[in-house]
Amino acid sequence: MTIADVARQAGVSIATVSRVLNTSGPVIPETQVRVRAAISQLGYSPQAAARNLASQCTHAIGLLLPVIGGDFFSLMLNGVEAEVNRSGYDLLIATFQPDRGPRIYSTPLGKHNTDGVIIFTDPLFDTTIHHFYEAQFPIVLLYQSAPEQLPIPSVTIENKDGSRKLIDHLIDVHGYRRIGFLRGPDRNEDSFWRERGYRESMELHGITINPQWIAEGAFTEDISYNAVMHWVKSGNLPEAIYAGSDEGAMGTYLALNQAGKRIPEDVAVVGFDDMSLARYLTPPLTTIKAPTEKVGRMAVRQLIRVIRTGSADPLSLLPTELVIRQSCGCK
Amino acid sequence: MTIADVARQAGVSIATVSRVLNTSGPVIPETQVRVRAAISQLGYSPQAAARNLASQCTHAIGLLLPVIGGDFFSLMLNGVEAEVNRSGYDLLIATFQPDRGPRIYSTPLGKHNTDGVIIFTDPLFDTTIHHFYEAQFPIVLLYQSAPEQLPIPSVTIENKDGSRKLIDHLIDVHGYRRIGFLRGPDRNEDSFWRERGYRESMELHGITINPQWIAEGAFTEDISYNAVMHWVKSGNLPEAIYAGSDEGAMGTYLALNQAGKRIPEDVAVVGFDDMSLARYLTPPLTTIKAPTEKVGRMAVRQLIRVIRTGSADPLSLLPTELVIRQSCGCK
DNA sequence: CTGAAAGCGCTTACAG
DNA sequence: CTGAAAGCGCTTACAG
Repeated sequence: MTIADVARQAGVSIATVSRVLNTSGPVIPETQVRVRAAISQLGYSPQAAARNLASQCTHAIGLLLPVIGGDFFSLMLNGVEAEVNRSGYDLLIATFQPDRGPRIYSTPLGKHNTDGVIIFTDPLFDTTIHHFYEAQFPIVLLYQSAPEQLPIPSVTIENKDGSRKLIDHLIDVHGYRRIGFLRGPDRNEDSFWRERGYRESMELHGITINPQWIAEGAFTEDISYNAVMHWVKSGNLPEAIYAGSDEGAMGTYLALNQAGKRIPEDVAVVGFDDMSLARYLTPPLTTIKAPTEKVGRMAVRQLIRVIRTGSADPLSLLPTELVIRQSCGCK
Repeated sequence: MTIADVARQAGVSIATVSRVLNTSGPVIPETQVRVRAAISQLGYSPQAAARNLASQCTHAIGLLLPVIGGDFFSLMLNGVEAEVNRSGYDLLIATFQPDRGPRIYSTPLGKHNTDGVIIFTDPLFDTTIHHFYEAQFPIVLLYQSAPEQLPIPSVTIENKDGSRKLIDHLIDVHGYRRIGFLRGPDRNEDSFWRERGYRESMELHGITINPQWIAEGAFTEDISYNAVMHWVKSGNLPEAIYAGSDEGAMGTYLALNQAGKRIPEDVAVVGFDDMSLARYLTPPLTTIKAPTEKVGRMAVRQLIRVIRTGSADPLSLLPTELVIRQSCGCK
């Protein structure tokens, strides 16, 4: 079942079939109708491999991921998939496996099977990014900026602005001043900007930040738990804790509960992400809603622009939103 | 940069390069070394489209999904990706869009771009399954059995056995007898077998099930909430509620909290899935841990068997595990 | 508006 | 063990 069968059935050449398939050339309506009829009669569907080989592009977009889970991930994938599909591309997915030995394909995703890839991995993997960039292979970065100022489009969220809203709320509405912050992993850009937002808000309110108020939470439950426990034991628990992420907030809840501290009466807690879990915590978590699905969609749009035109917006910064629940002291 | 460049560099024919690339024919070690050297010097990576066209297979596996989120989804995808990658295939992902108009490709995933697909959608989409089956296109079903006894491999979990463990525990350890069950969506096979397990356990313990104890929860928070609220208002709240799923348990918690009922003192609650959220609920949820990632891996293994040999295990039933926390009354 | 033909970059019998 | 050549199923100038 090939294009030749369709051509025969319709009584035209394969070139004409190809033209109606791709609307890539003039075909009089009458002929078009015959061709379409033949296609649906035969249930014909063009072979991707042959199209790709002949047209010299794969009609596919890659998504390079770390092994992760949760809503965050699903939302982003949903966004990517929807947009890729809408654009008529295929979506290829691979996780980054830095420890695999030498293979025929340097990466599971590359020029050989995709027209471009969206990269969402730790900044440690700069070599991959370089490799792609040097090969002039279209890429878009997620939640991180390009290494060494390379002109690679990047899509992320307004971390700093989100932090500002959070801390402004804690100070303006609730009057807290001793506010702790749990940092994310080293070199993580989300963490960098969230800390910036925290510092800016504090400074603008004339609060001098005590270095003791900043601790390492790594955006994980375990490490955040330890950090808060350390505050508890050393006796300088802040009035409010900005846990850096919702995961961090979970660890914070655990530690405070264990220390017999009530949230928000003894210590207020706020997070970042708005995982679906946030509203089920006791008390429900005040946090920042990140537009994760939109990030996915935007990344695809930017990548397709790069594929088609050679460039796109250097930085897409998607807005975040304050979600007030009860852990900050409201209600 | 093609196989011809490599051949020139190594001073051999392209056939020989192809042979070392695919280990598809005898090549003396000496020649192999020269070819490998040429490949890595040039940084050559074969073009998928050309390979696929020439070899008449795509080296890709498809995963057809509904638009969903959460850990469940991520875990399964992680499993699928790991196994696909390990097997040297590419992974193509698409979500099912039943309402799209007529297009050139009847499905985003099919013979044209994959060697086979894993289908994870509502049973409503039997037509797609039929379509693939009739085209002799390799498929494996996830969490559902084949329509009309078609010999299509299916991978799912031990729902019935999981339910049995849960209800046995409620009865044997805690002595509950009036146990409610929140059904999942109609035609959902997980729900079907979970209900079977519930009924079996009850019967084996000599408990006659009051029809009032069974309500529709749809595995969702909202509907489960309503169902439990209805029990509360009508005054026949069971002693324990098996919410059918963890999502259902969340709705159940909400309803009970709102009705001023304590968990587990007034009403015990158990779920199914062991979402990451389960341990953070107050009280932590007793539930069944489903081997979601393994389901993903197994599906890939079965699909590859079908692709290679034409058949695989008709049914893979992966074991589930009881996770005891406090919502059942333990501790 | 339509067709004949070259070419995309591989794989794979077939010879030797 | 190796090579020359046909062929995979499309797209795309080029003619007409």
